[in-house]
This record gives sequence, C-alpha cells and structure tokens, in this order.
Amino acid sequence: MTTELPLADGPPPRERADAARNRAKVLAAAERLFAEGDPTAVTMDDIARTAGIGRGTLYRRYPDRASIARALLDEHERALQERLLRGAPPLGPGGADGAAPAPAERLAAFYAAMVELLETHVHLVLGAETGAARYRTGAYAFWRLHVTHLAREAGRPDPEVLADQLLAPLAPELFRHQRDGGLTPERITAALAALAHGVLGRD
Amino acid sequence: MTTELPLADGPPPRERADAARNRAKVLAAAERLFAEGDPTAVTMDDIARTAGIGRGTLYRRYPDRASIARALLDEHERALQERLLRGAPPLGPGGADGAAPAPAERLAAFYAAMVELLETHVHLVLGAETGAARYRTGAYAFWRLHVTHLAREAGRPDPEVLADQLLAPLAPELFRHQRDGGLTPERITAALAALAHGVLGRD
DNA sequence: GAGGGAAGTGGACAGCATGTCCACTTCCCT
DNA sequence: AGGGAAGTGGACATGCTGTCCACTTCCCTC
Repeated sequence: MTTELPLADGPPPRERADAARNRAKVLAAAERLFAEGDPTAVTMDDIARTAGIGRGTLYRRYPDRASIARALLDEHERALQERLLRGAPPLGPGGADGAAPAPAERLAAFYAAMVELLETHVHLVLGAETGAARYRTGAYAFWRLHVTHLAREAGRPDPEVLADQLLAPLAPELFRHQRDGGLTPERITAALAALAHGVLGRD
Repeated sequence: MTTELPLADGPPPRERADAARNRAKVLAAAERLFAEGDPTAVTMDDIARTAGIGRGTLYRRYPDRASIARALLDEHERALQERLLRGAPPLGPGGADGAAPAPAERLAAFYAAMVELLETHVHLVLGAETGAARYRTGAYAFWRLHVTHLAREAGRPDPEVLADQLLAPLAPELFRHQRDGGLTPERITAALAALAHGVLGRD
C-alpha cells in the first residue's frame, strides 16, 4: 500500500492567468446581472453568456449562483463583522477607555449597520440566500452569535432562540418588500431601534 | 358593437363529476407529497403522476404548486382568522363582558396560535410561499393588519412597520429550521411570548 | 334513453435551465 | 522550446414548465 495523500499540503498553487481573467469577467458580469434585475432569476447560463465564457468554465469554479453572490458579498460582510468585534461603540464593544454601551444600544447599532449593508447590497444577499439557505450560511451563524451574546448580556431568557427571532426582521426578502413598498431605510432603522430597546432595554 | 360580457353572472356552474373526482385526487396526492418530503421540491409533474392524471388536467385547475398548497391551507388559516376576530380572549378581542386583554397578551396568544398552526401545517405553508411570495398572500395581509392594530393600541410608533418586523419570526423557513434543530414548539412559543411582552408590554 | 354541445382529459411538444463530460487550447515551469 | 497540467467551451442528457389540441366524458334536453 503506498502513501497517496501527502500529509503536508504545499503552498496553494498560483492561479493561472487565463483563470484569473475569467474569474474577473464572471464576477463583473454577475454583479451587473444581480443589480439590474431580479437576483433570484439570474441563471448560471445568463452569467456565462454575459461574461462571454463557456458553461463548463463557469461551473469549474462556482457550483451555483449562490456561491458567486457569496464571493461578491464576502468582503462587505467581513468588514461589518470586524467592526462588531473590534470597532468603536456602540457597534463595537467599547469597554477599555469609554463606557461599554448597553446591549439595547448595541443591537440598535447592529440593526442600523445591517440596514445600511442591505441598502447597498440586497441584490447580492438575495442572489446568495434564497429562503431556508440563509440559516446555513457562515454569516448567519456569526450574526446569531453576536445577537445571542447581547441577549444574554441583557439577561433575557433563552437568548439563542430570541436571537433567531431578532434576526428575522433582517431577512432580505422582507427588506426588499419594504423598500419596494416605499419605505425609507431610515424608517426601517427607526422601527428596528424601537424593537431593540423594547426587547433588550430597560432593566 | 354587441354586448359581450353579461353583466349579471349567473349561478356558478356545477362542477362536473369527473372534475370533482380529479380534484380530490390532486389534493390527496399533494397533501401526501408535501408532508413526506421537501415541500419546496415537489413538482407539478410529481403531483400529476401521484394523482394518476395528466399534466394538462392538473394545469387546467391549478396554475402552480403554490395554488394547490394554498387550497389545502385555506380552511385552517380561515379558522384562525375567525378566532382572532370573534373568538374568546386573549386570542379574540373580548370586551363585551370580560375585560379586554392587553395588546401584549393578544400578541402572545396570536404567536402561540401561529406556532400551533405551523406545527401542524408547515409543510403546506412552505409549499405555498417560498421566500418573497409570502408578503403577497392574502393571509399575510390579514396577519399584518391584526398585528398593526395591536401595535397601535399599545401606543407604539409606526405600527405598520413594526408589524412586519413582529411577523418576521413566524417565517415558515425559520420555524422549520428551528424545529429541525431540535427546538420544541413550546420553547419557540415561550420566546415569542417574551418578545411580545418586551415590545408591546409594560406601558 | 338517445343525442349533442360543452366541459374536461391526457399526453405530446417546445423552451429553458441544470450539471457533466471530454477533446481541445492555453499557460507556465524547466 | 517543449511538455504536462490546468483551464476552456460547447455538446449532451436529464428534468421541469406551460401550452396545445384531438379525444373522451358528462349532463341537459327532448
């Protein structure tokens, strides 16, 4: 029996020039398509055709539309996650020099930041998660952890379950629906802030 | 120019025997298929084949899967709506003889009733509404009106927007996800009750 | 209880999306 | 320059959607 899997995997092989070129074409085409129509209606075929490459090439790198949208969304979500962990209060934890913000304040700030992110990138979020898939993304796990922490800090019972329920109003489909119905981001944010203070505030 | 549309439409024409037979077959087959697998993966073809009828026959009556699920769900939703409007407190309004329940109580009762409905029929709800379609159903409009009313009664600002946000935790995909994750309906209901009291209670 | 027109039926068909496969091309290392 | 590996693109098989229409079944009338 021979050793088949080298245990120490070498450095990640460099990306070939043609591959890089095509990846850029794919991402540019996808961003455009997601933005200009119904993101859930964009097909792999559309993307390949718009990018000017073959289907096989597209599928080699991305197994489905969601993975492309996620690639586009990733950096934005990471930036927000960074601010939650280490940014200035009330979004970040504070604590070292200034006073630590109350959980309700932090939740309200988180809501505001998420509305901002959705305002700029709903089309990507909708392209990435349709319905139930949302709960299986890494991003959702992160938001959930954050809100669970805040709920626990506020002394709420069953903070994990409450966290899911507090994240539900940020579902991209709802946001889209509200925006299409003429609601401004400000009004949505204000209502969410009230929600945050009602649930986590005042104890 | 002749009158083409009779202004007084006559009595609804009786349903033919073969049509009625097939409708029953369709509904029975669909109920079974929705219940035993992933409701969002059930196709019109599956239903036609399981019901033992042709595609054309199926499409004649139902344009898509959602309309079939809605037909199955309708009576259950209507029953709950009836209880909300005219049932006993705290679900119904009370008022005549007993004291009228506080808005937070009524919201908690509504949550409990919805969890119960979801517990029995999530598969139908998921078959009927996938993602954004939820907000365009008549049922959603009804729930929204009800919760808006409660929020206004509790003196909350912007009750319409708050209503959407308070309904979000009842999204069928979330419920499915929570149940699949091992949560009991009781625990979900309890967390929702706490939410209801936090947002509408105590003023 | 026959007959006829309307309602209902079912399967064939065209269109479109998915995901895979593989002969060919391009790249990059030596 | 040359060769092997990585990458490419389009053809293909499969599956679902909706529509269409020749045929069947029903039920009302006489």
